[in-house]
Amino acid sequence: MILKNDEAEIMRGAAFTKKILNWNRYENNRQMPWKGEKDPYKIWLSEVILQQTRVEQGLKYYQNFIAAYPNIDALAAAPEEKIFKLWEGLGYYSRCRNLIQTAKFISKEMEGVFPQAYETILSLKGVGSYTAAAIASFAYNLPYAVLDGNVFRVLSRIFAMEIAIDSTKGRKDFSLVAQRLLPPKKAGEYNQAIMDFGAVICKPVPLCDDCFFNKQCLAYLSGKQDLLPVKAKTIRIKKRWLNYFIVQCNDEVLIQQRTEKDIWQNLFQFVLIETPNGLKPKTLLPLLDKQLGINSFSILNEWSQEQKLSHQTICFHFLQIKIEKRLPVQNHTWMKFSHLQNLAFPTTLLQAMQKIRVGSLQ
DNA sequence: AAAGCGTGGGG
DNA sequence: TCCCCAAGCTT
Repeated sequence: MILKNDEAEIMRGAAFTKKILNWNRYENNRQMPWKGEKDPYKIWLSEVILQQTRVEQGLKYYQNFIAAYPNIDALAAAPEEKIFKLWEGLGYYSRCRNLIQTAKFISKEMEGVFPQAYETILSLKGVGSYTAAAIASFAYNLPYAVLDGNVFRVLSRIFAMEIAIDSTKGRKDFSLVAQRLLPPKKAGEYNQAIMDFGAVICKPVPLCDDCFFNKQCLAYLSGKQDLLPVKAKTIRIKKRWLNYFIVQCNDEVLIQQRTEKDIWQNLFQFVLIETPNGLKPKTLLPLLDKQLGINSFSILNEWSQEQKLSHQTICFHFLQIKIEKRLPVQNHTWMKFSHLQNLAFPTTLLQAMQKIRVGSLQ
């Protein structure tokens, strides 16, 4: 094992590093707008957007953000509502909250100058070990190895590392190996290369026939490439039942902002009654009266749909209702439909809006 | 330290 | 359809 400083493993590591740099220089065709970028602000932004997110999905968001906020002071000065609107649909909204917090911190406390030391970068909200290493190596060529899903996959195969990547020991081992392989003077170049290699060749379903390292890859040599990397945990998918009442009166609708530490924190929504299981509409309507005092209305539209998330399946029930009197409702605000486009909503609620708009035109 | 956090694409 | 996964981080 490379962890024991075994001679063969050290040689294998050195050969890999050399070959991957060569592959990157002459054969890697992967292009992304932030590649070769030296502005730490843009690198930071791209890295945060790409956390647990596919390049194809994040690309448009990156372009929109750069166009709207070309530097960190611009981002820090922007109304939070607008920033969330730009983030809408990208998911993991804590990233957006942390983005805002960090932008303001750097703009106000550090005179708009992005920190240049790894430890300081790491201390920023929303920046963990991966993102700190990426920024440090790409912007300043500091010798910190990135460890992301690509690198876990590549290293687990090259060295047939069977320890679970989602265990504490596993992360530690992989981190050590990754750092050992990094050529200190070519940190940025190498980090980019190994991630591209993982994205282009050593993919979840790997293209071993096309791989420059298949004669030395321990997983391939033993036919275990499809079994690596190993994960220990299996996630349990829970169910939730969200009953949304789209309560409208003339050209206005009742909305509220989600403030709890829960999914979609900071985003907006319609009147919500969450139930511990799926309820029939007949049992739902009394709740609407009891909890919010809404009891006189006509039903315009009603439907159900599901949204599958990583950790839960959400069963939505929508009820679009119209009331004649614009009564105040606790913790909710009446808002014109035309203003909703300025607020960030969860994707499924956007779909619901689209649906009732189409419906109203018929 | 395990659990929670979104969305979309691919096998 | 279902499960995995995607440039992870926070509490």
